Amino acid sequence: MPARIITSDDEDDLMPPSRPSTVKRVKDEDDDDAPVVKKVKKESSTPKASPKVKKATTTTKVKKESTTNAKKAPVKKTTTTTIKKDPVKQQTVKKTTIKKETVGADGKIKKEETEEAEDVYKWWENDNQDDSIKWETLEHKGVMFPPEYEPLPKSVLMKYDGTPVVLPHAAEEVAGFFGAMLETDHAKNPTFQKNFFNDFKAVLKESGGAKDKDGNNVQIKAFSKCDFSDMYAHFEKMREEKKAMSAAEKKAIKAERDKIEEPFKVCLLNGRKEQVGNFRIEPPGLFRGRGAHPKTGKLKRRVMPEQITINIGKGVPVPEPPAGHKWGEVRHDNSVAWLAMWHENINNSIKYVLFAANSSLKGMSDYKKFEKARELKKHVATIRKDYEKELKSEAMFERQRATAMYLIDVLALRAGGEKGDDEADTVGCCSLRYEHITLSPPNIVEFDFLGKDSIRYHQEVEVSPQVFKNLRIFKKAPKKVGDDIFDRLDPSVLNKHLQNYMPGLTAKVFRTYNASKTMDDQLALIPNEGTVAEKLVKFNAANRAVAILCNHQKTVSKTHGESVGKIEDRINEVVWQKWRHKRMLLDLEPKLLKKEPKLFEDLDELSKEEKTACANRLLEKDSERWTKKFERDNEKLVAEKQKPKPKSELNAKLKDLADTNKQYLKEIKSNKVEGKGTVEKLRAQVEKLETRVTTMRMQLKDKEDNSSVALGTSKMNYIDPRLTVKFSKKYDVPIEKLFTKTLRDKFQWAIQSADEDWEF
DNA sequence: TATCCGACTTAGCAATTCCTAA
DNA sequence: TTAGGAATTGCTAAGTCGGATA
Repeated sequence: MPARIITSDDEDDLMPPSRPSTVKRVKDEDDDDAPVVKKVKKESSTPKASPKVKKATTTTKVKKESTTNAKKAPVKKTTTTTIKKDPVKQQTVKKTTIKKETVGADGKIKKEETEEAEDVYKWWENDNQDDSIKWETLEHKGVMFPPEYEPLPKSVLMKYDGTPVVLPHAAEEVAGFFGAMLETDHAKNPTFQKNFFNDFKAVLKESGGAKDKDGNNVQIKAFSKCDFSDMYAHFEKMREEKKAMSAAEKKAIKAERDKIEEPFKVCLLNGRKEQVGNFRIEPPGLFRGRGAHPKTGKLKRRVMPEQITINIGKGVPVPEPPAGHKWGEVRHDNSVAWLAMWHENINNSIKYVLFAANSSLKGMSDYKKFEKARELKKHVATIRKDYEKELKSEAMFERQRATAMYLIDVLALRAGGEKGDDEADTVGCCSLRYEHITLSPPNIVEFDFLGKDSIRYHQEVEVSPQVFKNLRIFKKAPKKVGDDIFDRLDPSVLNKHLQNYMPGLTAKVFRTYNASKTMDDQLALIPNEGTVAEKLVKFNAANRAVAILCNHQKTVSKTHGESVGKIEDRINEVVWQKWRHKRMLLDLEPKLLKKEPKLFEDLDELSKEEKTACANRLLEKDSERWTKKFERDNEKLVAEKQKPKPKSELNAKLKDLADTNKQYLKEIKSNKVEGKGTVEKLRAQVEKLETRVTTMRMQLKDKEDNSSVALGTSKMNYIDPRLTVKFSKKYDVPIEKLFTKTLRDKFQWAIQSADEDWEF
């Protein structure tokens, strides 16, 4: 098809392009009085159709600084270092033993001796550029298989149409997979049920079919007649039992497990010990596809050694397959970084056993990824200039390419490859369809689509007039629902174009670059002052700006609404106390109402019903507390062979509480509270209560804002870790507060190589 | 040129562990 | 001391992208 030429008719309302950095996001209809903000700030609304409640906003959750940590602070370290030569690379490695003395919370000195940093290979101090060869020598112990299926107790049976049925072990295992998930959303999803049931029936047929207690065949025909509740109850019971085990028992089990796993955890890469990531073969189960995945619920079959390809160095012992089995294949391919692989049966995709995140190979590729993003800094101005120009190109293809570039650069959209009918319908930039964008003149674009993992991307964005105009052209009839917006474009075309600017440049680099750049800009705004806790809050706010840019979300926890409700109750209780104090003030000095009307304008903040609820909650809570205390005290007295306190003592206290409650209810009804103390004291108390309400409301907002934003993904994959290390050093915030243990291991290279002067 | 496949990164949810407040 | 909620880790699904294949 020849490139479509854009006619002058299309150009009638051409306007000068605006810089991408001036693109603004606008808010959803539910809070349209909020300020319009720049690029990093965006809102996503609660989807009505989706079962998940997702929301993204921009405030910070205040994390309280731990005081016990401060007590632990004095640490005495003794470090012994032995230097030896690495046999393969002649690289100097250090074996460091760190002896630590820490003062615990109990005031006792604890001695720990950890062999941190054993055989540290500082690959980042070498210039190791070759990517095509991943290793010289590789030794490992293979993979760990999940345990064999253990049949359920004979008493635990699935019921069909009310009759308990005996299933062959293979079928019972599959039924059990479903039974264990009975109370999850998956098990309630019709597609999941249908796929599970088809595969279950197939296994049942293969393995001999279901029988009743007399050995007669039972035809399993309808899912709706299957009852897995006994199985579910059985698994619940097992879980409870496991939970109820003593700490010693749990520890013993863990120790045994660790012992079995130990050989698989590490391997020798070029003679150095490195950690293996997922050495466990995935156990069989039901495929938990995300979103509306057509295959969700299908049986993921047990992986046999015969399906597994082992990749290992030449001339080293090949790990033994389980007794009676053979490996599918043994390879010696040093151009790849996997130790084992197999094809899974759901999508026939390949699963790999790879190195752990803290390994040198993963570290190097991470390092290269961020260096590539930094390299983009040098080219981004040219690229932007070019696509701004091409937004007005006469060639349809170029215009589409430029528009897509704009969206990838400004909104941090993913490339968006084609997907098949046997996958969930999700899109990225190049695969956006007609129905995913709505245009509102003069230049507001509403994006509403499901992205990776079926996470909803819902934004109203103010784009440059030229981009708006282009999108309108790309949506022009005969285009209709279901058609691609960028019909001339796909990621490979786009990426090929990007290679012209810089080798290795692809759409995904823009996400890394813009995420790190945003973080860098946000961190630069933080003043170097305040406590560690305050600086942490600001760091997290910067992190959140990045997470929002990348649309990283998490499902709102099931208990979120409940815990918000509890906080709201507590806020109301403080507001009610504030009301009482103000009423007392008026009781002592009625003229204040006229003199300081502002002070009393919030007197009706709570309705009578709300105040009554507060008073009653207080009564309930106090009664419960006193009753519990009474019981506990008496138990103690009995244990000490003393006479317990008489019940009348408790009853007297409960009566006191009830009387106070009556008094409160009277106050609420009459709108009058008897003044006690002095006006000055009351004023001070009111002020204190005001600040408390403000703080609590702020914390609540933080909780709400954070409830659906996932900070971890950007910290782990998009923000150059050297930015975090730089922040740590410059602002004197311990790195332990910014990176978890796992991230510190993963980003060892950054921690050791960046300082406060490092620049992204 | 389109499609598929292989290799690897990115991602959210589930399970486990840790911490805090009562 | 313990329960419950937050933080962290583990698991594996779902992307990107380059190169092979049809």
